[in-house]
Amino acid sequence: MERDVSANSRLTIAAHALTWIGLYQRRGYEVATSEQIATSVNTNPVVIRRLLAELRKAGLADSRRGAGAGWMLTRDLAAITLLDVYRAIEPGPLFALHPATPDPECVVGHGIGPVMAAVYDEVEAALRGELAKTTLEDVLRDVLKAA
Amino acid sequence: MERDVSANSRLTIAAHALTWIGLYQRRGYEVATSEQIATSVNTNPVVIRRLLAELRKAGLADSRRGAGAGWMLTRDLAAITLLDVYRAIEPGPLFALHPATPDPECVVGHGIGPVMAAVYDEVEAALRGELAKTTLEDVLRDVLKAA
DNA sequence: GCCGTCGTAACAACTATCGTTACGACCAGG
DNA sequence: CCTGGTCGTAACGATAGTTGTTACGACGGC
Repeated sequence: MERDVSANSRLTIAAHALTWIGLYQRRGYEVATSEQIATSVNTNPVVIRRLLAELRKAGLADSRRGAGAGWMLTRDLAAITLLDVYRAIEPGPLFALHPATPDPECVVGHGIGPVMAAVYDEVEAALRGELAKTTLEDVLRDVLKAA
Repeated sequence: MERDVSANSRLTIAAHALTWIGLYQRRGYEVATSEQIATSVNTNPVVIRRLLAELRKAGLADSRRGAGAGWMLTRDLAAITLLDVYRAIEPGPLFALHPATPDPECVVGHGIGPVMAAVYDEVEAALRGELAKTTLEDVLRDVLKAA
């Protein structure tokens, strides 16, 4: 499967960006620029802007334009869980069913779809439950503890 | 994110193939051909052979060559969990860390990697725990119940 | 008006998945 | 021994997601 070398660092980067903004604001600054965040993440500012645009749609962040522009959080780090971030970047299903509908004449082909879908639903629920346990405040605390 | 439209149906297809073989053997046949399985799954036999080759490496299935060739299970459906299948197809990590190492001068950039990795470890453990709850016998039972 | 920043489109590079064709390797049965 | 069916596997193409990059218009304090 090799789920990816070219893979899913979106949740990591989104959490990194929000945590960075949170710490920056806690130090008294009003807004953080995509350039500053990109420097910490070590990527291109456009990547940050794209990702933060999705987080803004989900209500986790907001941006200001014009001079003195930049990004800010809409609520405290303690009020944002990794599940919120996960939902904001709208990942597709973890597992997919068949690309082509299996043979309906076959007992297995006919019935296995819903059975696997039910399992996948529970797996996703477990995954979301785990992500909900951690807030960005927890992340920041652990990050500062490690330093 | 759209984890995939072109995505991960490998677990679905692997479970389908093994369940099909299991049912076929239960009906008295010794081996199933990749062509038969492919018909039920509605795909190309090569796709099935490729996937079953990985399951064979993991010890879940075996093949016989020559005339009267085909595939068989190495143990009962009840002794194979979806976690076994998941491990057999060797999915890469669910979430990746940063593609490029973040700025080590930055507190967040320096410390967030291990923190996220710890979270991801727990998430994967939860996912595996859920997959371990279901055996292919369970899958077959539910499939037959639905019919 | 200027200038810095966002907003977004467009493109390339890379990778994984899925389907397909092709062909050699293998082996039971005649 | 040879034949026919099946596996084993390489090779391609199509499709699509992610990441990085350039480019340029839109916005709005100053």
